Amino acid sequence: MNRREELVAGATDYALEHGLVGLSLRPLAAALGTSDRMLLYHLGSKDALVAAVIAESTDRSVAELRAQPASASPGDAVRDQWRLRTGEQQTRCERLYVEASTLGLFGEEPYASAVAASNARWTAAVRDHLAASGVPPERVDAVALLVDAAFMGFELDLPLDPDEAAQGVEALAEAVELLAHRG
Amino acid sequence: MNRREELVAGATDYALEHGLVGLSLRPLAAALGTSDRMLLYHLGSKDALVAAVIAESTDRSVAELRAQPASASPGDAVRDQWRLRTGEQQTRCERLYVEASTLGLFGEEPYASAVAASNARWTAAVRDHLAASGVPPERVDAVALLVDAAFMGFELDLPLDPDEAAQGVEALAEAVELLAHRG
DNA sequence: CCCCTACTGTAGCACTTGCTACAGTAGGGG
DNA sequence: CCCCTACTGTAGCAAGTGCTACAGTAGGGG
Repeated sequence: MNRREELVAGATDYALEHGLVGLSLRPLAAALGTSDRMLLYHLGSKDALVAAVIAESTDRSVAELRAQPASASPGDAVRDQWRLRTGEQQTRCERLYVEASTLGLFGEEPYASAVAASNARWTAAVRDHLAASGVPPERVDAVALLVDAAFMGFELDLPLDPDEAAQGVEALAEAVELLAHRG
Repeated sequence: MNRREELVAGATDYALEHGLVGLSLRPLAAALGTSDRMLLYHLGSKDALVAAVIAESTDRSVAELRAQPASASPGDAVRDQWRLRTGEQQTRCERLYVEASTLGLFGEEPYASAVAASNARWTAAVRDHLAASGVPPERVDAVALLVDAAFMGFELDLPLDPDEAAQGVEALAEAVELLAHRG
């Protein structure tokens, strides 16, 4: 693990803790025991740093989801995925993704590209887990889209009202169960 | 319409166009043909301005949704709401809400409070439209949560792949139909 | 030993941010 | 006319931004 990778790992920890929106080099560098000068030397630019952080965060969350065993039913897959996502690491990675997504909303780089790459890998992992949990192949794409989008919304609702979010998740689980077994 | 209201209306137009994340007083004031000095005089602070803009944007989108007639079925309500939301004004209001929500993710004011207030009014409007379109009263809360959360996610996916988003919406419509008519 | 490469620290630049102190100015009521 | 209130323009402050020029320094290969 060379210096660059160390810095990216540390920067990712920091961004997961403090958010991506107000991220600036000097406080980050101070927390890492180095200087902005060093971050720029090893990473090239703040944009490159941010892109690397988003990729690293995606690596972590995708790895955790792929380590998840298949669930007993499509509905349980939703519940299990939500349980995973409300775990500390996933919550943070998800928040960071939402932040990146927002920052990329108007096409601004490096956010837009990093988000597109991240999204592709994450959605694939979600789809694979749903497929392994009994969602039929011809419906798994649409269901994965729905599940992923809904989770994103619940994530944003979570700070407002956790009970409401849980209620929404249960509705989603039932809906997925119905969709999977339909006709 | 006094000067303050004029400025808020103009600032809302500007924020809907250029986003909320990088919003800063000087460019905004220039676009409005005034100065940062004036914005601060009439609004008090940037935070107050931002809160007013979020409220104003919410006013507009809620009014538009409430003007929507009831749909023929719960599934059609989803499709009709999505059609509305992919309209220009709703898309922009929704993006602004997502931005505000993201900025408030870590509890930062004035975003967190403004988002909570905005969310309550918007969710109520969604619930009323679903109820009027045939979702039974005992399920309308959960369904509204699901619909709103999923739309939020689709909104974020939209710039990545519009076809995928549409596919997800159709899955959501079918799911809502099944949920509404279940047992 | 010497040089060359890889790395790091210091200081600073040009710019933007929200906000404020100060000095007006226009217009209506007395 | 005079004053008072409501408003506006100019200039500037202190802080923070990403980034860079310059000057080292440490360590290995020749």
